[in-house]
Amino acid sequence: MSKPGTPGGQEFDAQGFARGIHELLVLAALREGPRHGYQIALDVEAHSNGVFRFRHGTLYPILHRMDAKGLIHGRWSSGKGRRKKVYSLTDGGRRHLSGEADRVQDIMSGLMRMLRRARKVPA
Amino acid sequence: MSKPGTPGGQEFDAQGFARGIHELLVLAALREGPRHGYQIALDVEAHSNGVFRFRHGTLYPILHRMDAKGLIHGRWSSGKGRRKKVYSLTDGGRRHLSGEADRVQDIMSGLMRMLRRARKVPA
DNA sequence: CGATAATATATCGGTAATCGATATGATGTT
DNA sequence: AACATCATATCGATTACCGATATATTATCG
Repeated sequence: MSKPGTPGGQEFDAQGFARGIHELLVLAALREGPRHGYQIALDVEAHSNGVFRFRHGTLYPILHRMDAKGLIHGRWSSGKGRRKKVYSLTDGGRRHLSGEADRVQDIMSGLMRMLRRARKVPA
Repeated sequence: MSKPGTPGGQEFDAQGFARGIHELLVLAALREGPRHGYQIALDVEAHSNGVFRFRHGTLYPILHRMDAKGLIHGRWSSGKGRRKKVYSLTDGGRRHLSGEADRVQDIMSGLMRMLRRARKVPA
């Protein structure tokens, strides 16, 4: 259904896509400055008008994964107050963000093109 | 992180999202007329410029699932030639398509709003 | 006419990630 | 003092995509 050497470039990988969106949301939130996990969840929920929402059983493993991948870097805040792990964007994360944002944009236009014909036409 | 009774409406369920896209692609393809599975895969790939692509280990289980859910209906073509199972949209499938297309559109705008600030600015 | 490629469907095991539940503890509020 | 909220962490169940594999039929080409 497609040779291995397809040049394509912007393919859709269903498995990686939801994961990709989550990581993108984290990166987009951190782009505005360092934040700790709980705050990231609040920011994402607020900025997306409640469309995107992190369950904490999902959030923290994602942050650990992204830290291990070098996309973000977490440090325990040394100050007083509640213990928080503050994450910042790494250079790799910044690069990843701008590249993936374009990629997702392309994939979305592809999806929209297919759905446009199918959209409910207002009477 | 959010009360159970949140009215929200258009929430993002990461688990169901990739699945939702696959089903949407099938429905969108069938909207143009009845087709058998293999043809659906070719259509989707062509209409999306190769962005979306069904692996056959993915395609057929999805078709079975959607048939069981009553979104599409498959019949073995009685004519000669290769044995094909031809699928058509059910009324439920048609309803699901127009509803979900709107929903996905909303979710996408939410995502785009968050990414817009993060997009690579052309030098 | 014999070999091969493309068409067409089906299923299974491995893998990976979300999700809900559960745990822990500090801080602020009444 | 009691309670809600903030804040992080982990585990088991579930789900479903994906590659590999199997089976058959039809078209193509030498």
